[in-house]
Amino acid sequence: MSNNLTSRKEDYSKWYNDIVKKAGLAENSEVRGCMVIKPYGFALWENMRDVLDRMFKETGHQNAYFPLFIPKSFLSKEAAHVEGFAKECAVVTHYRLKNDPNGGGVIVDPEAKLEEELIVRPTSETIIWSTYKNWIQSYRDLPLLINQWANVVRWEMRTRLFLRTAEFLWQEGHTAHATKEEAVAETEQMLEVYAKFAEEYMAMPVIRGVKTASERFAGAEETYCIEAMMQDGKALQAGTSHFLGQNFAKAFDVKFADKDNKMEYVWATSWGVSTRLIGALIMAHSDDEGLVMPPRIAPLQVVIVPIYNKDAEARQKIDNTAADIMRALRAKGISVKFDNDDTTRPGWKFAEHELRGVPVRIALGARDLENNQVEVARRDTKEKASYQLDGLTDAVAQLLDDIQQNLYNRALQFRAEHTTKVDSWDEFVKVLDEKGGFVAAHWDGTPETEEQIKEKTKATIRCIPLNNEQEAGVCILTGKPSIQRVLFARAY
RNA sequence: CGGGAAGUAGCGCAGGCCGGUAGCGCAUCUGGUUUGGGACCAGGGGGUCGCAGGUUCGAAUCCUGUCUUCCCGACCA
Repeated sequence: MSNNLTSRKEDYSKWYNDIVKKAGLAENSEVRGCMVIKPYGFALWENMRDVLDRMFKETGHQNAYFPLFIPKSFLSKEAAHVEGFAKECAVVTHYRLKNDPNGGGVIVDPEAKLEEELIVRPTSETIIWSTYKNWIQSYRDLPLLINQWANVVRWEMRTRLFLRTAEFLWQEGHTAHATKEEAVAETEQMLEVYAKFAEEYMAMPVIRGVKTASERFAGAEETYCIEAMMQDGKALQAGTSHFLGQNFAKAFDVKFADKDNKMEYVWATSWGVSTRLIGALIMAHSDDEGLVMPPRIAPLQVVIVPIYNKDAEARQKIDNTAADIMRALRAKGISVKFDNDDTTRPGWKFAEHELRGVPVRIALGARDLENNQVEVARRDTKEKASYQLDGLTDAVAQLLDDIQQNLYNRALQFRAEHTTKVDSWDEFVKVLDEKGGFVAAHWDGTPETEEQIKEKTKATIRCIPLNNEQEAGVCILTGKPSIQRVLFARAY
């Protein structure tokens, strides 16, 4: 059996690219740095989106939509913010084309220059806060809890499908609060929503933490994050939630009258996850045979593959049984497809659905039906077993739960095995080079040391875990005193 | 944006030094036989060789430019 997939061991990057393309998730487009998300990949995104959207609404948020274009002057109102994004912005300078008088197709009409250039949003804080100014007058208007699903553009120099593309899809929540405490609570609540989504739906354990000052979002007071570990031992930031303090309120003059009729600046948060989660999902679970989808987020949970022979009567019986199974599974809310395409043979279908990561495969042929059973294969372990038709629906539902749990446990164990406490510089470098993963080490708390460690090892501080154990020690680089270990890793 | 590699049929590649009517495998189409881990036989179709210039009687091949992708650096969700 050969699926022409590069193995993880051989070349991890190539394996990742092969999976994305061959499983039909996405492909590179004609536009530099941009991808086409194909139907299977988009179905996955839709599932993620639907679950998250429900979670946002359960926590009191509403969706809205703000413009793709941001006047250039808006971006410069918050100093740290513009500093952070200026280097990767696409800029609209003209609004019209015309025929090239020299006959070379169309050219930008030099007469149609915009008075003020428009920035294609790299994130929407500025346009949103300039709007919120008009929406907020009194404490009665607070909290303002808005989310938007949108595309954003960051002109990246080096791109990788899903992990880093010039344009990507995401959601960005933007909230305004009367007090600092409330805004911090919102930031933490949304981080927990992300963590829950990653762990319970994507079966991907994450570390909840806060970023150091140098890794902080441009314009934030504090950036909270969830960090996941990929199978090559590299870390991946899977979601962020920012406490923005009053920075944007001050930059855009967003004040409210409190109960004592005093004018106060509002407190803000923003939080987002993107199609990058798809990259995380792939690298957390998939194997050399292809994708492995966690059942709770899989576009397709069960596929039924018929094994026909020449006997037309048996064929009819297979079709009938498959229809019965499908009806019963669907009644339980399980997505299922009967792959009765007559142009490919069973072996082809097995390999194809493994490549696409369908969690459960049910095969049925004449031989099974004689015994009132089907063959059930699970994608995570590749185990096959015969199941009685009687009680099959419940058994499959149970199996999907088992797979979900097994994927989580497997990833959790991998992370545990690849998290190392280190107390010396030599050991630090050695672990990073030979083992990878998270390295828990003491750091003196200064950006200078952090920067030096990054230069020497390419490892960054992924986060300071929430509720981190306080433990006196000395910095692995400088030997200065430290109060706690932080998590280092090489990262995507 | 610097250093390296590559772009030839839907996919994977050969041909290129040494210029002379574009080839292989898979896929696809037709017919038939098949179906429990990527079936077999026979016949057929499909390419302005990434794009634009140049050299030449003649360019996939030589030259120049340009675009895109991949790998390695600087930057980032």
